[in-house]
Amino acid sequence: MRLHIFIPLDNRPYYMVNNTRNVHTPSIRRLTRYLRFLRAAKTRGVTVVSCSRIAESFNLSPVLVRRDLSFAGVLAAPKQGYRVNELIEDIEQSLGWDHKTHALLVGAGNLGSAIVKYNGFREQGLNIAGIFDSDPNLHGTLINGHKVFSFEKIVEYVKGLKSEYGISPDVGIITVPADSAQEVADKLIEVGVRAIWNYAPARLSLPENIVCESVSLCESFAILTHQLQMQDSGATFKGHEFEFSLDPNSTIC
Amino acid sequence: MRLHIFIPLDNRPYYMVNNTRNVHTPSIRRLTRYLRFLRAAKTRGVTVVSCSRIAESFNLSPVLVRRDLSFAGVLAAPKQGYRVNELIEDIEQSLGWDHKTHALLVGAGNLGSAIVKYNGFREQGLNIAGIFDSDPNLHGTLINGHKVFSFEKIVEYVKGLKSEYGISPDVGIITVPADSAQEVADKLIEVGVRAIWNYAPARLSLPENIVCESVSLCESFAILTHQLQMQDSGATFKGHEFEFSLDPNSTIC
DNA sequence: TAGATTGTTAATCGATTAACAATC
DNA sequence: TAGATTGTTAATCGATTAACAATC
Repeated sequence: MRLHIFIPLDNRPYYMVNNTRNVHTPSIRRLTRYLRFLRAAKTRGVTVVSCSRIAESFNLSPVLVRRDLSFAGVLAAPKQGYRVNELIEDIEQSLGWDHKTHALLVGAGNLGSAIVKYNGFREQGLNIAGIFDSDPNLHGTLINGHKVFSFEKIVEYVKGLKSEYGISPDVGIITVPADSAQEVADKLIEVGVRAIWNYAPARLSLPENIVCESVSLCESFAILTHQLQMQDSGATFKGHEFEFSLDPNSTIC
Repeated sequence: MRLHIFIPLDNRPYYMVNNTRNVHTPSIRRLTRYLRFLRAAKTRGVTVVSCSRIAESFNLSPVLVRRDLSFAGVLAAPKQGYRVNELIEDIEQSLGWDHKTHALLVGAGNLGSAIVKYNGFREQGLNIAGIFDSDPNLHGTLINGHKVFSFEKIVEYVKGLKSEYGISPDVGIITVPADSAQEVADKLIEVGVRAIWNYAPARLSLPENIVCESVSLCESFAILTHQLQMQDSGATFKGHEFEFSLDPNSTIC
């Protein structure tokens, strides 16, 4: 069934937000954590769980968990808690983890190898459909059972994938150095991926319709060092009282 | 000079926020990108740059860039743009990248190796002061010139670091599987690190005073697949008009 | 002075929390 | 019914943007 509905955006009812699955990023991040928790609970034989229990184990407010779950499309839950099995399925579905996601990985260095070897991704539906590198020394070597191919042959390889297996990869994973990232991205889009998962510390210019998610380890490192910096500096926070050092040349007083 | 100042938090003046360096996370992430841009500009011989120029290259609003820079403590900039050299130094300082950060890395697999080998981190001040793994086959092997040691010998190793080189590592990097992450974290805290950089998909319980920054590749993957999901689903957004598919069993109408 | 720029306050937008109604 | 729970609206908190003043 397919509907066209016209609603004033500013006064959109709650369930509509649900139905359009307009989930925001912080919610998605948390949903993956709930999923991990729920899968562990399932193996322990737990069949029903309350949002307070989930919230507790992540130091979150129960309301936030409820909201996240409702964003994920978990409606009509019984009033004595959520059923673990259903919840797992609903979250998986809302994340797009209920079906295979075929990906091409370019850059067979340590980072690329780590991604290929990590079983966690496979459990979330990631299928590495091809690995490529420009280094001839790597061509033909195996990573977790997958052969590494020449990056130059990617077009032809993907044609083969489509004709022989009916697979057209949706995701391109970039684990090459920053200076070749754009070039790789362009080629990946050329062979038809709709999304780029970028591990290179580079800003990519991509067509509007291409989804891009970047993992920036440097940004993460910055958050870490900045927090250490905060601890080191005299700046302390006690109620309303500040204690801090001033540069002697400072004009602020 | 060291001051104690008492200010009502709700009505804190702008420059005070500056001085306490209470920078928020999104700002820090962006500052690393500005830094990359500025370093590249510097090598091209650019000496002065306006915030609009920076903003433009990242598709951000110039005001946001100005605010970020002001958070980073860049005050008293001339009115014809920021001086590139000063700006780089100020950002590096505000991120804590103006001095060495000594780290112990536990888990010498592909991910750990990728971190050790990536020169980008070294440029931001990261010094790998020791690599450890529980796998005896790895003991004594070299990663980028660093020897891998037995995890069991970490206490003794760190003692040696302190006595011989006067180095006490502040950061512990965890690149082990999820099920041993907590154990590794406990040991790292025991040997005196003040911050944990966690790459394992596990929630760690840590003392309050320990800084923790987690890199969750699964969360990133979820954001990617969810966005693909959004594209796939019939849900489209045209002005105020929705088009979406309804489950035939749905009670919503 | 005009133009280009920075810096600050106020307004908006987005995400989380508080309060409470509804249900089993 | 009382207790435990979910689901929703309103309020708060945080981050970004708009508007504008100030400066070279």
